[in-house]
Amino acid sequence: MEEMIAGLKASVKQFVNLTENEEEAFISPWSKFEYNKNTVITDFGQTEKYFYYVHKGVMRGYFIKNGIDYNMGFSYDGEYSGVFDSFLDQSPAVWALETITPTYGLRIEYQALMKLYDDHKVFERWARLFYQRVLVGYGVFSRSILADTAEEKFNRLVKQSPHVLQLIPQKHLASYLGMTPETFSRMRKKAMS
Amino acid sequence: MEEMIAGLKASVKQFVNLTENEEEAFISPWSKFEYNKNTVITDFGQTEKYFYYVHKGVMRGYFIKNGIDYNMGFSYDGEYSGVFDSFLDQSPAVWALETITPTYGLRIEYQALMKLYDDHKVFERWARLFYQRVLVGYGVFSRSILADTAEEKFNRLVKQSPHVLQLIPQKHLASYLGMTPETFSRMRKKAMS
DNA sequence: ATAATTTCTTGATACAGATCAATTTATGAA
DNA sequence: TTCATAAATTGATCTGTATCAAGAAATTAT
Repeated sequence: MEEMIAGLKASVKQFVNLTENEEEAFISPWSKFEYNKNTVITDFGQTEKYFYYVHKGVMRGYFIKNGIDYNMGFSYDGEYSGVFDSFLDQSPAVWALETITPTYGLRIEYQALMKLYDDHKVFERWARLFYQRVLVGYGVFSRSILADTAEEKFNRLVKQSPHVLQLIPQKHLASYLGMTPETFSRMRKKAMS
Repeated sequence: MEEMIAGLKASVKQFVNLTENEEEAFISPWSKFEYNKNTVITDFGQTEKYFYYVHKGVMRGYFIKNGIDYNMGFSYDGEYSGVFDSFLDQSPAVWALETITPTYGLRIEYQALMKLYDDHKVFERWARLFYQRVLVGYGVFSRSILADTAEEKFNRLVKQSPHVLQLIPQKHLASYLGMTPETFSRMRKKAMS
Protein backbone atom coordinates (compact mmCIF):
# COMPACT_ATOMS: atom_id res chain seq x y z
CA MET A 1 0.00 0.00 0.00
CA GLU A 2 2.72 2.46 0.98
CA GLU A 3 4.53 1.66 -2.22
CA MET A 4 1.43 2.37 -4.30
CA ILE A 5 0.90 5.67 -2.56
CA ALA A 6 4.50 6.58 -3.19
CA GLY A 7 3.95 5.72 -6.85
CA LEU A 8 0.85 7.86 -7.05
CA LYS A 9 2.64 10.78 -5.42
CA ALA A 10 5.53 10.40 -7.84
CA SER A 11 3.12 10.46 -10.78
CA VAL A 12 1.59 13.71 -9.57
CA LYS A 13 4.98 15.26 -8.99
CA GLN A 14 5.82 14.79 -12.64
CA PHE A 15 3.42 17.65 -13.17
CA VAL A 16 3.22 19.80 -10.03
CA ASN A 17 4.83 20.27 -6.63
CA LEU A 18 2.66 19.75 -3.57
CA THR A 19 2.83 21.18 -0.06
CA GLU A 20 2.40 18.74 2.81
CA ASN A 21 -1.19 19.83 3.25
CA GLU A 22 -1.96 19.37 -0.42
CA GLU A 23 -0.27 16.01 -0.44
CA GLU A 24 -2.42 14.81 2.41
CA ALA A 25 -5.62 16.15 0.85
CA PHE A 26 -4.67 14.51 -2.41
CA ILE A 27 -3.91 11.05 -1.12
CA SER A 28 -6.76 10.46 1.31
CA PRO A 29 -9.68 10.04 -1.14
CA TRP A 30 -7.98 7.29 -3.15
CA SER A 31 -8.82 3.66 -2.48
CA LYS A 32 -7.25 0.41 -3.58
CA PHE A 33 -8.56 -1.67 -6.46
CA GLU A 34 -7.46 -5.03 -7.78
CA TYR A 35 -8.62 -7.14 -10.73
CA ASN A 36 -7.74 -10.47 -12.27
CA LYS A 37 -6.61 -10.65 -15.86
CA ASN A 38 -9.18 -10.22 -18.64
CA THR A 39 -11.72 -8.56 -16.36
CA VAL A 40 -14.06 -5.86 -17.61
CA ILE A 41 -13.72 -2.82 -15.36
CA THR A 42 -16.08 -0.43 -17.11
CA ASP A 43 -18.47 -1.78 -19.71
CA PHE A 44 -20.28 -0.09 -22.60
CA GLY A 45 -23.20 1.96 -21.36
CA GLN A 46 -21.97 2.18 -17.79
CA THR A 47 -21.00 5.53 -16.35
CA GLU A 48 -17.35 5.62 -15.36
CA LYS A 49 -17.19 6.12 -11.61
CA TYR A 50 -13.45 6.27 -11.15
CA PHE A 51 -10.25 7.81 -12.30
CA TYR A 52 -7.53 5.13 -12.05
CA TYR A 53 -3.88 5.11 -11.13
CA VAL A 54 -2.46 1.81 -12.39
CA HIS A 55 0.36 0.81 -10.09
CA LYS A 56 1.03 -2.57 -11.63
CA GLY A 57 -0.61 -4.22 -14.62
CA VAL A 58 -1.98 -3.49 -18.07
CA MET A 59 -5.42 -2.29 -19.10
CA ARG A 60 -6.88 -1.81 -22.56
CA GLY A 61 -9.52 0.60 -23.81
CA TYR A 62 -11.57 -0.84 -26.65
CA PHE A 63 -14.80 -0.70 -28.59
CA ILE A 64 -16.65 -3.17 -30.78
CA LYS A 65 -18.05 -2.55 -34.24
CA ASN A 66 -19.68 -5.25 -36.37
CA GLY A 67 -18.46 -7.80 -33.85
CA ILE A 68 -14.85 -6.71 -34.32
CA ASP A 69 -12.83 -5.59 -31.33
CA TYR A 70 -10.80 -2.37 -31.73
CA ASN A 71 -8.24 -1.26 -29.16
CA MET A 72 -7.91 2.47 -28.60
CA GLY A 73 -4.96 2.34 -26.21
CA PHE A 74 -3.31 0.74 -23.23
CA SER A 75 -2.36 1.81 -19.70
CA TYR A 76 0.80 0.51 -18.07
CA ASP A 77 2.52 0.64 -14.67
CA GLY A 78 2.52 4.13 -13.22
CA GLU A 79 -0.03 5.56 -15.67
CA TYR A 80 -3.55 6.89 -15.31
CA SER A 81 -6.54 5.14 -16.78
CA GLY A 82 -10.33 5.12 -16.99
CA VAL A 83 -13.00 5.80 -19.59
CA PHE A 84 -12.22 9.50 -19.70
CA ASP A 85 -15.12 10.83 -21.71
CA SER A 86 -17.68 8.94 -19.67
CA PHE A 87 -16.01 10.03 -16.45
CA LEU A 88 -15.72 13.67 -17.44
CA ASP A 89 -19.35 14.30 -18.16
CA GLN A 90 -20.73 11.30 -16.30
CA SER A 91 -22.40 9.92 -19.41
CA PRO A 92 -22.68 6.32 -20.67
CA ALA A 93 -19.42 4.88 -21.91
CA VAL A 94 -19.08 4.36 -25.67
CA TRP A 95 -15.94 2.33 -25.12
CA ALA A 96 -14.96 -0.13 -22.44
CA LEU A 97 -12.02 -0.81 -20.18
CA GLU A 98 -10.64 -4.17 -19.14
CA THR A 99 -7.50 -5.67 -17.70
CA ILE A 100 -5.09 -7.65 -19.83
CA THR A 101 -2.88 -8.76 -16.95
CA PRO A 102 -3.67 -8.89 -13.22
CA THR A 103 -3.85 -5.23 -12.26
CA TYR A 104 -3.94 -3.28 -9.03
CA GLY A 105 -3.59 0.32 -8.01
CA LEU A 106 -5.56 3.25 -6.66
CA ARG A 107 -8.68 5.00 -7.82
CA ILE A 108 -10.71 8.06 -6.92
CA GLU A 109 -14.43 8.71 -7.30
CA TYR A 110 -15.82 11.47 -9.46
CA GLN A 111 -17.17 13.62 -6.63
CA ALA A 112 -13.96 13.32 -4.62
CA LEU A 113 -11.87 14.43 -7.58
CA MET A 114 -14.22 17.36 -8.22
CA LYS A 115 -13.76 18.35 -4.60
CA LEU A 116 -9.98 18.27 -5.00
CA TYR A 117 -10.33 20.58 -7.98
CA ASP A 118 -12.58 22.89 -6.00
CA ASP A 119 -10.41 22.99 -2.92
CA HIS A 120 -6.93 23.27 -4.39
CA LYS A 121 -5.80 25.16 -7.43
CA VAL A 122 -2.77 22.92 -7.80
CA PHE A 123 -4.95 19.95 -8.79
CA GLU A 124 -6.59 21.93 -11.55
CA ARG A 125 -3.10 22.53 -12.83
CA TRP A 126 -2.13 18.90 -12.43
CA ALA A 127 -5.16 17.85 -14.45
CA ARG A 128 -4.57 20.48 -17.10
CA LEU A 129 -0.97 19.38 -17.55
CA PHE A 130 -1.94 15.74 -17.56
CA TYR A 131 -4.64 16.19 -20.19
CA GLN A 132 -2.28 18.28 -22.26
CA ARG A 133 0.20 15.45 -22.29
CA VAL A 134 -2.44 12.91 -23.26
CA LEU A 135 -3.39 15.21 -26.10
CA VAL A 136 0.14 15.30 -27.44
CA GLY A 137 0.20 11.50 -27.39
CA TYR A 138 -3.07 11.36 -29.32
CA GLY A 139 -1.53 13.62 -31.94
CA VAL A 140 1.42 11.31 -32.45
CA PHE A 141 -0.93 8.35 -32.69
CA SER A 142 -3.32 9.90 -35.18
CA ARG A 143 -0.51 11.12 -37.44
CA SER A 144 0.79 7.56 -37.55
CA ILE A 145 -2.65 6.12 -38.25
CA LEU A 146 -3.28 8.62 -41.05
CA ALA A 147 0.02 8.41 -42.86
CA ASP A 148 1.95 5.25 -42.03
CA THR A 149 1.87 1.86 -43.76
CA ALA A 150 1.32 -1.33 -41.75
CA GLU A 151 5.05 -1.98 -41.80
CA GLU A 152 5.90 1.50 -40.54
CA LYS A 153 3.32 1.28 -37.78
CA PHE A 154 4.72 -2.05 -36.65
CA ASN A 155 8.30 -0.81 -36.66
CA ARG A 156 7.36 2.33 -34.77
CA LEU A 157 5.67 0.27 -32.07
CA VAL A 158 8.65 -2.04 -31.68
CA LYS A 159 11.03 0.89 -31.51
CA GLN A 160 8.98 2.96 -29.07
CA SER A 161 7.72 0.21 -26.77
CA PRO A 162 9.46 -3.11 -27.40
CA HIS A 163 8.27 -4.47 -24.04
CA VAL A 164 4.59 -4.48 -25.08
CA LEU A 165 5.23 -7.34 -27.49
CA GLN A 166 5.66 -9.64 -24.48
CA LEU A 167 2.93 -7.98 -22.41
CA ILE A 168 0.01 -7.68 -24.78
CA PRO A 169 -1.54 -10.29 -27.10
CA GLN A 170 -0.69 -9.54 -30.71
CA LYS A 171 -4.32 -9.41 -31.78
CA HIS A 172 -4.77 -6.39 -29.50
CA LEU A 173 -1.65 -4.64 -30.72
CA ALA A 174 -2.78 -5.32 -34.29
CA SER A 175 -6.16 -3.65 -33.86
CA TYR A 176 -4.51 -0.76 -32.03
CA LEU A 177 -2.35 -0.19 -35.10
CA GLY A 178 -5.32 -0.51 -37.43
CA MET A 179 -4.45 -3.84 -39.02
CA THR A 180 -5.53 -7.48 -38.75
CA PRO A 181 -3.68 -10.03 -36.61
CA GLU A 182 -2.57 -11.77 -39.81
CA THR A 183 -0.98 -8.61 -41.15
CA PHE A 184 0.63 -7.94 -37.77
CA SER A 185 2.15 -11.41 -37.78
CA ARG A 186 3.51 -10.90 -41.29
CA MET A 187 5.06 -7.55 -40.39
CA ARG A 188 6.64 -9.19 -37.38
CA LYS A 189 8.18 -11.89 -39.53
CA LYS A 190 9.38 -9.32 -42.03
CA ALA A 191 10.98 -7.19 -39.31
CA MET A 192 12.93 -10.14 -37.95
CA SER A 193 14.52 -11.16 -41.22
CA MET B 1 -13.15 44.53 -32.14
CA GLU B 2 -15.88 44.66 -29.51
CA GLU B 3 -17.67 41.87 -31.29
CA MET B 4 -14.58 39.70 -31.26
CA ILE B 5 -14.04 40.32 -27.58
CA ALA B 6 -17.65 39.40 -26.94
CA GLY B 7 -17.08 36.21 -28.91
CA LEU B 8 -13.97 35.34 -26.91
CA LYS B 9 -15.81 35.98 -23.65
CA ALA B 10 -18.67 33.78 -24.78
CA SER B 11 -16.26 30.99 -25.66
CA VAL B 12 -14.72 31.11 -22.19
CA LYS B 13 -18.13 31.16 -20.57
CA GLN B 14 -18.96 27.84 -22.17
CA PHE B 15 -16.56 26.43 -19.60
CA VAL B 16 -16.39 28.74 -16.59
CA ASN B 17 -18.02 31.82 -15.07
CA LEU B 18 -15.86 34.89 -14.57
CA THR B 19 -16.06 37.77 -12.10
CA GLU B 20 -15.63 41.26 -13.51
CA ASN B 21 -12.03 41.34 -12.32
CA GLU B 22 -11.25 38.01 -13.90
CA GLU B 23 -12.93 39.05 -17.12
CA GLU B 24 -10.79 42.13 -17.32
CA ALA B 25 -7.59 40.25 -16.53
CA PHE B 26 -8.52 37.66 -19.13
CA ILE B 27 -9.27 39.99 -22.01
CA SER B 28 -6.44 42.50 -21.76
CA PRO B 29 -3.50 40.30 -22.93
CA TRP B 30 -5.17 39.26 -26.19
CA SER B 31 -4.32 41.04 -29.42
CA LYS B 32 -5.88 41.05 -32.84
CA PHE B 33 -4.56 38.96 -35.72
CA GLU B 34 -5.63 38.79 -39.34
CA TYR B 35 -4.45 36.67 -42.27
CA ASN B 36 -5.35 36.26 -45.92
CA LYS B 37 -6.44 32.90 -47.22
CA ASN B 38 -3.86 30.14 -47.70
CA THR B 39 -1.35 31.78 -45.38
CA VAL B 40 1.01 29.75 -43.22
CA ILE B 41 0.65 30.92 -39.62
CA THR B 42 3.01 28.51 -37.90
CA ASP B 43 5.40 26.47 -39.99
CA PHE B 44 7.22 23.19 -39.30
CA GLY B 45 10.13 23.72 -36.94
CA GLN B 46 8.89 27.04 -35.61
CA THR B 47 7.91 27.34 -31.98
CA GLU B 48 4.25 28.24 -31.59
CA LYS B 49 4.08 31.66 -29.95
CA TYR B 50 0.32 32.02 -29.67
CA PHE B 51 -2.88 30.42 -28.60
CA TYR B 52 -5.58 31.52 -31.05
CA TYR B 53 -9.23 32.40 -30.81
CA VAL B 54 -10.64 32.22 -34.35
CA HIS B 55 -13.47 34.70 -34.57
CA LYS B 56 -14.11 34.32 -38.28
CA GLY B 57 -12.47 32.00 -40.77
CA VAL B 58 -11.09 28.52 -41.15
CA MET B 59 -7.63 27.17 -40.34
CA ARG B 60 -6.17 23.76 -40.98
CA GLY B 61 -3.53 21.81 -39.08
CA TYR B 62 -1.46 19.57 -41.34
CA PHE B 63 1.77 17.71 -41.82
CA ILE B 64 3.63 16.41 -44.84
CA LYS B 65 5.03 12.93 -45.34
CA ASN B 66 6.67 11.77 -48.56
CA GLY B 67 5.44 14.96 -50.19
CA ILE B 68 1.83 14.15 -49.31
CA ASP B 69 -0.20 16.64 -47.32
CA TYR B 70 -2.24 15.25 -44.39
CA ASN B 71 -4.81 17.32 -42.54
CA MET B 72 -5.13 16.68 -38.82
CA GLY B 73 -8.07 18.96 -38.19
CA PHE B 74 -9.74 22.30 -38.77
CA SER B 75 -10.71 25.31 -36.66
CA TYR B 76 -13.86 27.25 -37.36
CA ASP B 77 -15.62 30.42 -36.18
CA GLY B 78 -15.61 30.68 -32.42
CA GLU B 79 -13.07 27.93 -31.83
CA TYR B 80 -9.55 27.86 -30.44
CA SER B 81 -6.55 27.03 -32.57
CA GLY B 82 -2.77 26.83 -32.62
CA VAL B 83 -0.09 24.16 -32.79
CA PHE B 84 -0.88 22.88 -29.31
CA ASP B 85 2.03 20.55 -28.67
CA SER B 86 4.58 23.08 -29.81
CA PHE B 87 2.89 25.80 -27.77
CA LEU B 88 2.59 23.71 -24.62
CA ASP B 89 6.24 22.86 -24.23
CA GLN B 90 7.61 25.56 -26.49
CA SER B 91 9.30 23.07 -28.77
CA PRO B 92 9.61 23.00 -32.60
CA ALA B 93 6.34 22.27 -34.37
CA VAL B 94 6.02 18.88 -36.07
CA TRP B 95 2.87 20.02 -37.82
CA ALA B 96 1.90 23.34 -39.31
CA LEU B 97 -1.05 25.70 -39.25
CA GLU B 98 -2.42 27.75 -42.13
CA THR B 99 -5.56 29.59 -43.10
CA ILE B 100 -7.95 28.18 -45.65
CA THR B 101 -10.18 31.28 -45.79
CA PRO B 102 -9.39 34.85 -44.73
CA THR B 103 -9.23 34.59 -40.96
CA TYR B 104 -9.15 37.02 -38.08
CA GLY B 105 -9.53 36.85 -34.36
CA LEU B 106 -7.56 37.22 -31.14
CA ARG B 107 -4.44 35.56 -29.83
CA ILE B 108 -2.45 35.46 -26.65
CA GLU B 109 1.28 34.91 -26.12
CA TYR B 110 2.66 31.98 -24.19
CA GLN B 111 3.99 34.00 -21.25
CA ALA B 112 0.79 35.98 -20.91
CA LEU B 113 -1.29 32.82 -20.79
CA MET B 114 1.04 31.28 -18.21
CA LYS B 115 0.55 34.42 -16.14
CA LEU B 116 -3.21 34.05 -16.36
CA TYR B 117 -2.86 30.49 -15.11
CA ASP B 118 -0.62 31.64 -12.27
CA ASP B 119 -2.81 34.53 -11.23
CA HIS B 120 -6.28 33.03 -11.44
CA LYS B 121 -7.40 29.54 -10.61
CA VAL B 122 -10.43 29.89 -12.87
CA PHE B 123 -8.24 29.91 -15.97
CA GLU B 124 -6.58 26.67 -14.96
CA ARG B 125 -10.08 25.24 -14.82
CA TRP B 126 -11.03 26.77 -18.15
CA ALA B 127 -7.98 25.18 -19.75
CA ARG B 128 -8.58 21.84 -18.11
CA LEU B 129 -12.17 21.75 -19.31
CA PHE B 130 -11.19 22.90 -22.75
CA TYR B 131 -8.47 20.27 -23.14
CA GLN B 132 -10.84 17.63 -21.83
CA ARG B 133 -13.31 18.50 -24.53
CA VAL B 134 -10.65 18.40 -27.24
CA LEU B 135 -9.69 14.97 -25.96
CA VAL B 136 -13.23 13.66 -26.30
CA GLY B 137 -13.26 14.92 -29.88
CA TYR B 138 -10.01 13.12 -30.62
CA GLY B 139 -11.55 9.93 -29.32
CA VAL B 140 -14.49 10.19 -31.69
CA PHE B 141 -12.13 10.89 -34.55
CA SER B 142 -9.74 8.04 -33.86
CA ARG B 143 -12.54 5.51 -33.45
CA SER B 144 -13.83 6.55 -36.86
CA ILE B 145 -10.39 6.35 -38.43
CA LEU B 146 -9.76 2.89 -36.97
CA ALA B 147 -13.06 1.23 -37.73
CA ASP B 148 -15.01 3.03 -40.48
CA THR B 149 -14.93 2.46 -44.23
CA ALA B 150 -14.37 5.37 -46.60
CA GLU B 151 -18.09 5.53 -47.25
CA GLU B 152 -18.93 5.64 -43.54
CA LYS B 153 -16.35 8.32 -42.86
CA PHE B 154 -17.75 10.45 -45.67
CA ASN B 155 -21.33 10.04 -44.49
CA ARG B 156 -20.39 10.84 -40.91
CA LEU B 157 -18.70 14.05 -42.02
CA VAL B 158 -21.68 15.15 -44.08
CA LYS B 159 -24.06 14.41 -41.25
CA GLN B 160 -22.02 16.05 -38.52
CA SER B 161 -20.76 19.10 -40.40
CA PRO B 162 -22.50 19.55 -43.75
CA HIS B 163 -21.33 23.16 -43.98
CA VAL B 164 -17.64 22.20 -44.31
CA LEU B 165 -18.26 20.83 -47.80
CA GLN B 166 -18.71 24.40 -49.00
CA LEU B 167 -15.98 25.85 -46.79
CA ILE B 168 -13.06 23.50 -47.25
CA PRO B 169 -11.53 22.13 -50.47
CA GLN B 170 -12.36 18.45 -50.89
CA LYS B 171 -8.73 17.41 -51.09
CA HIS B 172 -8.28 18.63 -47.51
CA LEU B 173 -11.39 16.89 -46.24
CA ALA B 174 -10.25 13.74 -48.01
CA SER B 175 -6.88 13.61 -46.30
CA TYR B 176 -8.52 14.42 -42.97
CA LEU B 177 -10.68 11.33 -43.41
CA GLY B 178 -7.71 9.23 -44.46
CA MET B 179 -8.59 8.79 -48.13
CA THR B 180 -7.51 10.19 -51.50
CA PRO B 181 -9.37 13.05 -53.23
CA GLU B 182 -10.48 10.55 -55.88
CA THR B 183 -12.07 8.27 -53.33
CA PHE B 184 -13.67 11.27 -51.61
CA SER B 185 -15.20 12.35 -54.89
CA ARG B 186 -16.55 8.85 -55.52
CA MET B 187 -18.10 8.64 -52.06
CA ARG B 188 -19.67 12.01 -52.66
CA LYS B 189 -21.21 10.84 -55.91
CA LYS B 190 -22.40 7.65 -54.27
CA ALA B 191 -24.01 9.55 -51.39
CA MET B 192 -25.98 11.75 -53.77
CA SER B 193 -27.54 8.97 -55.78
C1' DA C 1 0.12 -34.29 -17.45
C1' DT C 2 -3.62 -34.04 -20.91
C1' DA C 3 -7.39 -32.06 -23.15
C1' DA C 4 -9.70 -27.90 -24.64
C1' DT C 5 -9.43 -23.46 -26.12
C1' DT C 6 -7.31 -19.60 -27.82
C1' DT C 7 -3.67 -17.28 -30.28
C1' DC C 8 -0.42 -17.17 -33.85
C1' DT C 9 1.32 -18.38 -38.31
C1' DT C 10 1.24 -19.22 -43.15
C1' DG C 11 -0.75 -19.69 -47.72
C1' DA C 12 -4.28 -18.64 -51.27
C1' DT C 13 -7.56 -15.45 -52.87
C1' DA C 14 -10.46 -11.21 -52.92
C1' DC C 15 -11.33 -6.47 -52.78
C1' DA C 16 -11.49 -1.55 -51.07
C1' DG C 17 -9.23 2.01 -52.04
C1' DA C 18 -4.76 3.83 -54.20
C1' DT C 19 -2.55 5.19 -58.23
C1' DC C 20 -2.23 6.75 -62.93
C1' DA C 21 -4.14 9.36 -66.56
C1' DA C 22 -7.21 12.23 -69.12
C1' DT C 23 -11.13 15.56 -68.96
C1' DT C 24 -14.08 18.79 -67.02
C1' DT C 25 -15.08 22.34 -63.88
C1' DA C 26 -13.99 25.97 -60.78
C1' DT C 27 -11.09 29.72 -59.12
C1' DG C 28 -8.11 33.72 -59.68
C1' DA C 29 -5.35 36.91 -62.08
C1' DA C 30 -4.39 40.26 -65.79
C1' DT D 1 -14.17 38.91 -70.27
C1' DT D 2 -10.12 35.66 -71.34
C1' DC D 3 -6.32 33.10 -69.96
C1' DA D 4 -3.85 30.36 -66.52
C1' DT D 5 -3.82 27.47 -62.76
C1' DA D 6 -5.73 24.51 -59.44
C1' DA D 7 -9.50 21.40 -57.99
C1' DA D 8 -12.71 17.90 -58.94
C1' DT D 9 -14.44 14.14 -61.66
C1' DT D 10 -14.30 9.82 -64.02
C1' DG D 11 -12.34 5.63 -65.95
C1' DA D 12 -8.81 1.94 -66.08
C1' DT D 13 -5.61 -0.52 -63.59
C1' DC D 14 -2.84 -1.89 -59.64
C1' DT D 15 -1.70 -3.17 -54.90
C1' DG D 16 -1.54 -3.41 -49.79
C1' DT D 17 -4.08 -5.34 -46.72
C1' DA D 18 -8.32 -7.98 -45.57
C1' DT D 19 -10.49 -12.20 -45.70
C1' DC D 20 -10.83 -17.11 -45.72
C1' DA D 21 -8.90 -21.41 -44.40
C1' DA D 22 -6.14 -24.77 -42.19
C1' DG D 23 -2.45 -26.16 -39.28
C1' DA D 24 1.03 -25.09 -35.38
C1' DA D 25 2.04 -23.16 -31.06
C1' DA D 26 0.86 -21.40 -26.82
C1' DT D 27 -2.30 -20.86 -22.88
C1' DT D 28 -5.69 -22.30 -19.71
C1' DA D 29 -8.51 -25.48 -17.46
C1' DT D 30 -9.39 -30.16 -15.60
